[in-house]
Amino acid sequence: MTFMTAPRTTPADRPPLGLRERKKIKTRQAIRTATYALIEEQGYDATTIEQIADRAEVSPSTVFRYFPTKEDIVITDEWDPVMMAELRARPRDESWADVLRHVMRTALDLSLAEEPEVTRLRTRLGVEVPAVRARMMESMASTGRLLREALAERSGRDPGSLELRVFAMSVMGGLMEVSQYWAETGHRDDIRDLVDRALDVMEHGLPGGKP
Amino acid sequence: MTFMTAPRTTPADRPPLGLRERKKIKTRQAIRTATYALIEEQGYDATTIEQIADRAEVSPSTVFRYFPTKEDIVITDEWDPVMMAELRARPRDESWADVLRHVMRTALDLSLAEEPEVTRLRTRLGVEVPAVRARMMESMASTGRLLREALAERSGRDPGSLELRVFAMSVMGGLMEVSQYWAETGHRDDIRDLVDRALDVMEHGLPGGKP
DNA sequence: CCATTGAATGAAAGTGACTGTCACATGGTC
DNA sequence: GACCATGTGACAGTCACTTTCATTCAATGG
Repeated sequence: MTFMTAPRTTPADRPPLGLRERKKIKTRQAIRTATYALIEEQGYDATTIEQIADRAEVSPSTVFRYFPTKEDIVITDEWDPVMMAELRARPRDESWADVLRHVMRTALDLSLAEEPEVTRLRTRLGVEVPAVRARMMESMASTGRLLREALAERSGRDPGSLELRVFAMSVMGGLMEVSQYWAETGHRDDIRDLVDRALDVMEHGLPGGKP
Repeated sequence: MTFMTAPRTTPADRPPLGLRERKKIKTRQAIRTATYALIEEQGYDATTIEQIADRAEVSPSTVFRYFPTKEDIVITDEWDPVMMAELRARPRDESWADVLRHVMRTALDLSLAEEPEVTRLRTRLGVEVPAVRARMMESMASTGRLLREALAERSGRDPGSLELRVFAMSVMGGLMEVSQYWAETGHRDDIRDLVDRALDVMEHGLPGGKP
């Protein structure tokens, strides 16, 4: 889910990171922080890679070593593995809509708790900047592929079947629209409620009547 | 629907076009033809605007006057108005799935009859070239906006409501996946059958069981 | 503690999409 | 045929992104 923020807390397990690794993490974070700040100050288009590099105190080449495109600096997310784990952990007899409800709620709670402003900035840029929106949709498509793998596992279906693929992408399309709606309405609503309502629509159809 | 081809036949009504207008149409077509040919020969990335301009015998600036981006040369479509008209013409008591089935079938029949190779090339590029896919999704989103307007008219619903927006984008996401699937499987299937199956999934859920 | 090695960085030059400006030419109109 | 509006080409510029290569510095083995 491209509009959520990456977790900042490192799981305390795993061998302690070497100096090299720690530096990389700091650089990565410096680039993102610089980018967010500059965008708040000047807007997305007016912010160049060179400015970002200057403020993050790295060279432009380094920026591109960390992020393949300018849009990626804004939207990169490391949530997919978390969500996939959550997805697999849900009981097998739960309906797909309830599964997604839980997974999305967990992810959103974390994201909003960690960096609420960044989460909002991202969705806003998704509305305002076509290139960012495009990159978000790409990311949505790849999350869709993960989703269909998980759903295939759960249901024993063929993950490559048209039916499952359509289903997964259709769900992702609906969720993408939630993000757009949330930002367009000035983040007034609780996005978790919006997600619930969206999943209701996708599960039961539009409320009140078929045609 | 971004993966269809634009109609070449001009409706015989309307006042006869002046020389200027006719030239514009010819230039536009020359640019697109040159682009398709070059892409077939060399691939998308290897094809530059300068080459396209050369082959179409116009200047690079002119290419950009006709198409805002390189991707647009490939995917530009003039189908939305046609589809909207068709959409509004369908009887009011028809289910939305049947409406879309008819509209999509009409559009696909026309598109495949007019320029079958171009239709296939487009969808293939949608799979192979991320930038093209991104532009297709953008176009899909704007078709989604039109779709929700039409659905709102038909049902008397608020076109701005979250529910309708989610519904429309969810449908578009599913249809986008059909295009991807069709191209990824080498255009072996009849795309109209694929659309039917996709609409079945979106109307009734995945076949055989809920969870 | 030092030497070696491999990864990460920076500097620099290049490519190509896209923008903006301006002079020129060409179709439409009287 | 003269006037006007619109479309076009030439040109210069910006910026994202790539590639190459020399340098630096953390990691590792002795």
